[in-house]
Amino acid sequence: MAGVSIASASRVLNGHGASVETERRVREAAASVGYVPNAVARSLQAQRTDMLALAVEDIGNPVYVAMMRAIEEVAAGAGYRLQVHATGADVAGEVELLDGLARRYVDGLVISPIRITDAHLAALARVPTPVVVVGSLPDDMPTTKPIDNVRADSHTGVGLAIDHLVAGGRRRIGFVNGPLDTVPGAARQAGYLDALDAAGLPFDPELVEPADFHYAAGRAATRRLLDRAEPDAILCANDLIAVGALHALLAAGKRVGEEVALVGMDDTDLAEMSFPQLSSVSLGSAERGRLAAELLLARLAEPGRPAQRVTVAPTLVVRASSDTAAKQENP
Amino acid sequence: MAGVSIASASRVLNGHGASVETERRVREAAASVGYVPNAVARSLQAQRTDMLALAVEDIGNPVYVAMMRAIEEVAAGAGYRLQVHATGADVAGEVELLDGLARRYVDGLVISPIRITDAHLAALARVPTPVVVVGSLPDDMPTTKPIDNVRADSHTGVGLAIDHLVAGGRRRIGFVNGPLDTVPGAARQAGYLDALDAAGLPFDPELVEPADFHYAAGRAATRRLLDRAEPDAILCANDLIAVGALHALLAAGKRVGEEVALVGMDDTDLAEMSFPQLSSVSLGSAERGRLAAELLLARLAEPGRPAQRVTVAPTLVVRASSDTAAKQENP
DNA sequence: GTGTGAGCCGGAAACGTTTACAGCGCACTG
DNA sequence: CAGTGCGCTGTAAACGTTTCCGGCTCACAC
Repeated sequence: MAGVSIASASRVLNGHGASVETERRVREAAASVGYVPNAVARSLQAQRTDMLALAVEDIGNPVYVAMMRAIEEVAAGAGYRLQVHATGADVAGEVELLDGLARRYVDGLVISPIRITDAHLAALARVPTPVVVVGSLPDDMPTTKPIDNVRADSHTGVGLAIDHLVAGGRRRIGFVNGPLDTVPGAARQAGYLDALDAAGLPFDPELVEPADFHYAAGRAATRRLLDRAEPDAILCANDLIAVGALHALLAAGKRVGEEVALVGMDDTDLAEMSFPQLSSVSLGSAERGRLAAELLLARLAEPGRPAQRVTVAPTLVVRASSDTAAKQENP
Repeated sequence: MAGVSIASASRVLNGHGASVETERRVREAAASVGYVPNAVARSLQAQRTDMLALAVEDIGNPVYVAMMRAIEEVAAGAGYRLQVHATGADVAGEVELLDGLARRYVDGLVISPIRITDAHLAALARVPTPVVVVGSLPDDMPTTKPIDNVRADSHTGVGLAIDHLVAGGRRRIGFVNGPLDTVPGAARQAGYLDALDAAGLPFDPELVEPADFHYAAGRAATRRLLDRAEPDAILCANDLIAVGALHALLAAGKRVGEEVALVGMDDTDLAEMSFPQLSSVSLGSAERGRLAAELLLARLAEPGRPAQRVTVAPTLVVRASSDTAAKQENP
């Protein structure tokens, strides 16, 4: 240290007012010795870490990648760093993570659990740090602790897809869903049933086949579906499943987009990159990430604000895999 | 606090030996008041944060996603958390990040810069924290500061692809590369030239077309290539470009795998999911991530160890887009 | 000449831990 | 019974900052 108190040094380094002479001496000393302030000590004193966390099942899933990218962008823009956790959809692990927030190593968390259990709700109720949940929280959340919530609207999204297919003349619409005990799986199943009903189509259990939310499972499930039924369209609960379905259909010699229309969900990069290009219902993953991050920052800025619940509207992106108009023009 | 000194409390909570009576009282008090140790204070005292960082150009790029996933896995397994940074390939930003490590908010960094400049090397030389670089560091690194380095072998990888294509009877092998001023772009260009040479094929500048490492650029570049030449095979510098090329080829009415063979690089999930499935040279992105994380942990454990340089061997994964045997069997 | 306020400064406390050190009691040994 | 050593405990320092508070100097106004 060269000639001045610690307090003064701190003041000039944070621009809190010092005489020009003091400022010069501190800056010179700092530069000569290569001083860099210690972030951990600063965090301890400031009671904030300038870090956010994201917890999702699989940080390699395109949906979560899109979400993560959006979150990282708004976090970095606001001077926060982002920490990622792959939970593997393990409930105990997710609860442990939530309880771990009490250690205060991050300022806030965005979590997108694929299942939301009572254990999750209990952990959320006692969490000392802002958390925003991406995915549907029950309506009767205890209002004591405000938990912000951003949702996709799978139900409406499935409706968009079914309406589009029906408008294209499709009547036997298959559905390859993810596990029914997951939040998105359950919502999409309900959406499928309701949309069929609204369109006046009968529900045929032969036409629905469960899978996991992955490529291989989607491919296998579609193969099973084709073995026992003749759908003229297939809706898939996500794009990975849809690409699997695409392969199964092509392998079975089906002309996709003509004989069988195909629609995925999430509108990931995959949809544009597959061939034929895949129609897909965008549930706004990037948008949800962006909103989640913004809600988190807003709560950090104003802890007392009322809990927000925002849901992003789905949109249908029509491409060749279900583009009936193109089919009619170019048979 | 219930009846015992802070030191004793710390000791029982860390299992450092205390009488059963003290232990009972501390645990009871902790449970009753819901005590959770503060990670920041612990970090300040321990001089470690139990956190690693990963910095890549774009955390959405499938190559980096695979890398990140592997790193997160080994980090989490060793009790470390992972922080991610999207650098946008901005040199100033990357240097700033490196210099920021002096703030000690992470214990170590894995960085994969797409270009490695003198500014990078200078920053690496003064960095106070372990860093492992994924990508090729120059051979004459100053040995004072040991920087671990894991590399792909693009040069050999390109050779594998060319040899495979030549073995399949291809003679006019196009090449859609990424920017030549990037580390991978330069290496792949050199590999292409050397492999042609080794195979006794002439170099025809008409057959090579630069692009960016992305889908749309790959598609556009391939279109340009097809407009002026008639390749019987195309090698692409990564899978995103290759999928773009695939679309351009299909749109031009080419039978991919027969008329024109197509090979990508990186062997991302995309390769398996495109149709026809894409042959691709695996450069081991997940493996490189895993190794990088392990090197980092090893250096954290033993800071003085000599700098390691490991390179992972490429492998060629042949699929339908270049499977000449299949073509000959099923003309 | 005295009082007042502004500007700057240093001392010290605080953030929440871990750990070196010394002291204490006790059992065991010779 | 004295000596030795062990197991446990509390005190206090340390990690590296920021900030509160009181004191000093100085200019200015009355």
